[in-house]
Amino acid sequence: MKHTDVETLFANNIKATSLSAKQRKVLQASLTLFAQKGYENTSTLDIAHLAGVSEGTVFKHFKTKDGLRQAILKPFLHDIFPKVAGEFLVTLHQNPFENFESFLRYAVKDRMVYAMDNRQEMKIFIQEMVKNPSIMTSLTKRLSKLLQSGVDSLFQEYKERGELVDWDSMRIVRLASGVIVGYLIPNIIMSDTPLDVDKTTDEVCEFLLDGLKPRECDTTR
Amino acid sequence: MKHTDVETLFANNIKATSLSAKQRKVLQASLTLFAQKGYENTSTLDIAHLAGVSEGTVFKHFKTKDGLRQAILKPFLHDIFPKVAGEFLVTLHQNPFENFESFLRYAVKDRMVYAMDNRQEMKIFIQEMVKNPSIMTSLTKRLSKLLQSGVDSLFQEYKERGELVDWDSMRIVRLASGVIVGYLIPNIIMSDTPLDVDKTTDEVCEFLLDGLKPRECDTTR
Amino acid sequence: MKHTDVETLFANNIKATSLSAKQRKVLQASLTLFAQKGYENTSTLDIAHLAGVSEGTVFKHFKTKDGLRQAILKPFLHDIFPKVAGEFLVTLHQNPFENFESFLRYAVKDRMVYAMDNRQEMKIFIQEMVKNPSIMTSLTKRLSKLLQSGVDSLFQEYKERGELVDWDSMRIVRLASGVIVGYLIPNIIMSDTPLDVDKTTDEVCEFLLDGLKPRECDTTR
Amino acid sequence: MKHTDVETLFANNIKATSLSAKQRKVLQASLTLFAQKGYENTSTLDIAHLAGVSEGTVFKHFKTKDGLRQAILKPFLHDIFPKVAGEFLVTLHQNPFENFESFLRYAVKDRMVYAMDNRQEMKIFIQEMVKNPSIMTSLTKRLSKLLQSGVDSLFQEYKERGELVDWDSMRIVRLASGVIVGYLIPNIIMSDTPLDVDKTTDEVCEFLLDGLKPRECDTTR
DNA sequence: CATGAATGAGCCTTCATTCAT
DNA sequence: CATGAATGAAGGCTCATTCAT
Repeated sequence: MKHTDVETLFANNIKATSLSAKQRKVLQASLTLFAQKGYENTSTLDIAHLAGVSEGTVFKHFKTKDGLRQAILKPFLHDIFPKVAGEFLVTLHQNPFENFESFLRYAVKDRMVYAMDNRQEMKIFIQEMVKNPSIMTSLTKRLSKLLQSGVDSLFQEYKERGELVDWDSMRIVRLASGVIVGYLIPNIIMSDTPLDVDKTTDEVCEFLLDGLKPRECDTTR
Repeated sequence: MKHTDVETLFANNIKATSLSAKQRKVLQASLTLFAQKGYENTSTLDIAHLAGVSEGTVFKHFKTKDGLRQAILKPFLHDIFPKVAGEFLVTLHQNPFENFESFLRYAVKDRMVYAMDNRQEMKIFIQEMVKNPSIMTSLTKRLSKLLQSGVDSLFQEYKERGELVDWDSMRIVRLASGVIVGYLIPNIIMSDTPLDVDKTTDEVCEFLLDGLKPRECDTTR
Repeated sequence: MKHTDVETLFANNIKATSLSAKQRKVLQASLTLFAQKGYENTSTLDIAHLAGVSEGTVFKHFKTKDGLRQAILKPFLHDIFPKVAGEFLVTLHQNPFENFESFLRYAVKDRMVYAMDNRQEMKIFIQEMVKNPSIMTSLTKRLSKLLQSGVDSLFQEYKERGELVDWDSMRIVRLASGVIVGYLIPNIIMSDTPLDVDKTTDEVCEFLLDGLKPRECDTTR
Repeated sequence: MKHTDVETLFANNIKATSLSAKQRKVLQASLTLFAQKGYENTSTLDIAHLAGVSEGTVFKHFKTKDGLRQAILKPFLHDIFPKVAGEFLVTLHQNPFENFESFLRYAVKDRMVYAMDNRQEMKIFIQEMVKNPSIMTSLTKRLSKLLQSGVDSLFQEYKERGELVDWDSMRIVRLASGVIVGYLIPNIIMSDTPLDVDKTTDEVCEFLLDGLKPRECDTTR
């Protein structure tokens, strides 16, 4: 039931493109430094030093510094995020949740843990999105397409059972994501401070559950 | 009832430090370019060109390029944000809202408009926060302190009237902010796409109102 | 009667574009080094050292290393060569030569002296032409157009007087140039060995005079 | 009567030094690229790619990139040019020319064809000579020595028959070469434009024949 | 006080060359 | 023997910063 995390997928992706050990170290070093100091404040010499290789080696495979950035970002956008999203949907479909609450708790915690497990990569992604918003557009489109159908069928049941408000599914996803993101971003960015996942999950869910409750009860109010 | 926007405050701040016309143009150019291309991708020559001054002039007053960044960031942190927050609180206190809903609608819309009005500045701030999280810590602390008391007294009334859940005020602020931020960040970053403020306000509020409704009614459900 | 030499024109051209003293030294250093070691074997640091400036200075005005090459080549192609050609024609027109022989002697010697006076520049030009033949095409076209009319009227007299073969003027120019070039190139390239201008002029002219004699006399032979 | 061309000699020379098939491809690739882009603008990787071998292989036999250049230039200087010159002389000696004119026509055309047939190699040679004039000195000395005796005996007959001016044989060679070179260099360098060998031969010879006619007839003028 | 030429450290990148596999 | 990953020196170029005018 545990989902594959980014690092594993990353490693797979790396193996797939048959990268040498040193090149993998280069990529890892880039990941670390880009997350730590940002892309522009990381010199290729820095990367070489941290990877324990010569500067030439950095360019042997990745051609340019930007190639290095792409090598980090592209698999995220093209492989990892979609794969994780799909996996996530499958997991949700397969798990027999008693009600929307337990479903939500699981989903929220799962995504939170996932995000916190991959802070470094997330941070680079956020940095790049801030600089180059087209990445966000692209990601949003991809994920929307991917989630649309899966989420619809997933929510249908809860909506019918009267546990989930009958809004457009993507609107629900967006709102929920908003709350989670609002909670997480500070923690992702400030890579040092830890996060009490359980407590946060509680807080977020308590809030979301009511916000997403069906409006039938409105009449009683 | 209209709040002072960042630009005006910025201008005031500039006048306060008695900046010459050229220096003001330098600052303005920096603002534009930092927002557009990011701090590291903006050269001092770029700034000089856009400001219509010589390279030397850029350094005459601000000493270093970082000084320029500070000159943009510092007033935000130390003057503008607090001032705006205070002003916002005052406005909220002074306005006689019939109920929590109309209060929320006003607050949400106001902050949304404010954020969208100052996209450029916001974008720089976000960029800098992503790179240097200490800014966020600092800002969070400042705003917390500032809002704590004001928000408490503001929320007290609605809580007593049974219109607002009896959670810690800052938790409420955080959740509400999360939702707003989740909605806005994409729009801030993608400086071109416009935002339908009224529609977004409706969506956000509909959701927030239920999420923040007192839990007493739970028993009846 | 002395024609303006390349260096002077070069200096004028430099003044025209208002180059600082240091930039002029940079250009001079480039000229020397490009001629000495070739463009690709000259580093911008070499140039900076020889010019006694910092490396940054080399790029301040000329933007790129290629800009430096262009700054040397362009005036040749666009200003200096045409100007010199025109000047040369004028000189030839103004001088009252008794016969074709004295005319030829003067012209040959003049061009020889001119070429040897500007060995360095010539060498760079030759190097560049060998690498980038389009320069030659361009130069040929320019000079052809320029010389065509002038040379025609100049040769007309000698042709009528039966001192010069009645070939197409440009063919004559080409043949004469060929002989001169054949003699000179080795001397231009081997920048050390001196050239006995008078002796060479004698040799070249003796040969040319007969080669360019009218063919009427053929019958008598 | 057809002389061996450079490529054949080159191939022989290569076989002589017992080069493997791959090494031969390396040499051939170098030849092509050096001619096309010049020595300094050709990387060893370029060569490896064009030759279809690995980078290591390029260095296996030729040790350094300069070794590759030498491997191309040296045989020219030491073997090919002399051999070709000798062959040429022999050919001239063996052929029974009716008069100087038919001799000259043959010689001029032969050398022209030869040069155009080996444009690529010629181009490299010219490039290298321009950069490193010592090659020219060396070549000139070698050829002078080689041609001196052979040419003398060859010209003797025509001089005695009153068909060739009684100048120093090498002076004649030099002048004739000058004219040919003046005509050919543009065509060698601009590797695309074709050359009308017959027409050019006519033009060149018509001119040379008179230029090199004995001066006895001068008295009649 | 503004200017912009000059600086030089540092950056990204290329490339000839080596060597373990 | 061939391979190609690795090397590191060197190159072209940028840029924040200084300072004489």
